[in-house]
Amino acid sequence: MKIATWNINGIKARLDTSQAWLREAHPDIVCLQEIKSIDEGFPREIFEELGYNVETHGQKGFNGVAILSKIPFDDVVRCLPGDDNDEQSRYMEARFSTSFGSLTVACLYLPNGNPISTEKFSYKLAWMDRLETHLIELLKEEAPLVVAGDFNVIPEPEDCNRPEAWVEDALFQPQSRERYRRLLNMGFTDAIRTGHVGNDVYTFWDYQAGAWPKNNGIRIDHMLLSPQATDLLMHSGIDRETRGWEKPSDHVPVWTELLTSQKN
DNA sequence: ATGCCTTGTCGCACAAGA
Repeated sequence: MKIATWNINGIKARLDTSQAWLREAHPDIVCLQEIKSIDEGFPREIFEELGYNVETHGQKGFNGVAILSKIPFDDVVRCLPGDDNDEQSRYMEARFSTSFGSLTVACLYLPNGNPISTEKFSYKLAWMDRLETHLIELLKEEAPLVVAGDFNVIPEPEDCNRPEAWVEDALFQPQSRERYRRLLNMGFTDAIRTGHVGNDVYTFWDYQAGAWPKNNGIRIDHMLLSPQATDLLMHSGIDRETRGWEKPSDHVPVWTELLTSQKN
């Protein structure tokens, strides 16, 4: 079973690109971030025609997440617990029945947090604290769980081309990295890092200043696997070639493949 | 480099992204 995550930076601007990628990559479950659309405006038909069930958690203009799945949804939750006043659409989770039992997939768009001198950064850190609290609960189920999305965290210096350029940035602050590292220490596996070493493993290249041709990238889109999901991990990958397509997102798809039994 | 692109917005410039 192939599970993917992709910050598409606007679903309406990515109709052709997203369909082309789905036809090529044929993932079973896809987490999308920054759909920048309300639920009613999401073009669900084009994905249904490709064989996907569609669940969205949108917002006007900014943010917004969605999950596409060839497997039927058993259940969908559209909020990250811990702050009833948070009105930003950045999190949803879904449950599926698979050949290896129940599977939970969380789709998140973690706050950017810049500039770090503002409340945007404290919101990011508080959001990460809420995420940790919630994931502690989900881990107690001791079942396959995939937490996928745009984390807006550069975990280590090797996860960016020019670390010195990011020292003042919210994505690379010690507080952000510490919170991400805490998730790993809870038992999650960074699916991409298990199969890809070195300092040329990126998922985002800025539209500005020729970041793509210069390969001035960063790795901020991650897939965290619970121990039970890690037991099923076969491959993981980054579809970086999509960054060179027509009308690209500034992020590229990241995916992982989990072992399913023969009967399916 | 408070710049550089790209997207969405009740557009005719601006906010937000990373």
